[in-house]
Amino acid sequence: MATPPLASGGIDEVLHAQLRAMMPLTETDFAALRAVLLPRDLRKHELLLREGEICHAAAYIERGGLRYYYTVEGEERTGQFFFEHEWYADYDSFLDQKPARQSIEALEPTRVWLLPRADLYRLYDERPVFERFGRLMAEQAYRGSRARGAGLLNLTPAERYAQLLRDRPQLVQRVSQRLLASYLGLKPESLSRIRGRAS
Amino acid sequence: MATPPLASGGIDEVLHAQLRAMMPLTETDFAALRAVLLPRDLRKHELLLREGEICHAAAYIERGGLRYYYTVEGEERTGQFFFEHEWYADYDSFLDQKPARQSIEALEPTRVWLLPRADLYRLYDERPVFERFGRLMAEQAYRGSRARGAGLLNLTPAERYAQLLRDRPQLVQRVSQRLLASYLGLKPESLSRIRGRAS
DNA sequence: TGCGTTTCTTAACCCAGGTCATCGTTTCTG
DNA sequence: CAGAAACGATGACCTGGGTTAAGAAACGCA
Repeated sequence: MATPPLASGGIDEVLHAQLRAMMPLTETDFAALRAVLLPRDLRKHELLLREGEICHAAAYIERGGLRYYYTVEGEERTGQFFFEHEWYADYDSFLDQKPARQSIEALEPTRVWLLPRADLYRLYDERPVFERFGRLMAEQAYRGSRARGAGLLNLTPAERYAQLLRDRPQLVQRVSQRLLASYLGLKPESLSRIRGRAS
Repeated sequence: MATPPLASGGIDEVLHAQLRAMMPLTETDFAALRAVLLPRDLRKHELLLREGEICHAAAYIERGGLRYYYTVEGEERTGQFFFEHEWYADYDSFLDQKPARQSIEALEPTRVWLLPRADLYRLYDERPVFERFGRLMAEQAYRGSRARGAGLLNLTPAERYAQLLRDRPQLVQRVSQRLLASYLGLKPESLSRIRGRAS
């Protein structure tokens, strides 16, 4: 199955460059990955994964954005946002194949390429270079979780918002304040007040 | 080097049973691990690792307890507590061999067995069964980080204290309220008030 | 295009945790 | 054993986010 049309259309260059920066990757390695990627288009607000389902695939975002969220006492809490050229999977569910505790939603019209878990594990066996890919994904998940926890414990809401403005200004532009507030652990009214105070 | 006296004195049975529950372990596998463990006794408040140093070993706690903490604006924040029969390492520093951002302190007179990183990595190569040990340690670190972050974001201080009382009552007995407060993200006065309200 | 919903802002009030200070009690330490 | 230091409880006051409510602006869908 040489160069199927599946993974064509623009992701090749960026994804290829990203992977080569992570690990030594031959053309045939990359072709083997491309051959198992499945495209999926999501409308705004469409779910890629629903709480309770099992996460069977990791997703590479070609364009658009995702967020994952869960519900506490009837109220949505946003855990993280992801945008084009990033990978995302519900790692807890993906690793252990247990029901997800959170849902993944498209923030806007979004195209992702799905990497099925079964194919990834086969790549681990057939092409050891992908072992490093898996390890780096795991380490990334750990570091992300740590950074998020540290921010929540050590910073005030106003400081968290200031940090977000500094570190991810494009994010603040791109998503609604309601979602930003739920990401920062605040009510929308409080975020509005903090924004007012800051200026 | 058959059955050196290093790892004698009581840790054998418990540690052996724990490891056998995690993975298929032969007697010689276990002997290979015992052979590289180094004992270390800590006085109360003595540091096993100081912020800025590099973490070269994981520690198995035979008796006593540890906490790790870091300093924000001159004020200590306790990240986690660990007690006898648990493993601990500053995973961020241990994995990447970069300076630790936190210190590890003995809560009370404590004896640990150090597993040097170099020996662990040699065990990975020589005895593949220890690969699983390493992976489970990493997954444990990830889950711990996730659980901690979720509690901090989703629960009020009073709820966090109630959860701690329910899930780790022995911890509340064993460490001072000053340390409990710094673990819960509170001032000691506030914890004292929460305790007052709860009764 | 127009109506209805959602989003964002503002205001008033409430309340829990932070701050500062005091005071017994316990625990180190010489 | 005695003085000092740390600890824990409590009170007064302050601050900032939660709650509720209302109105204006933006958006979505027919």
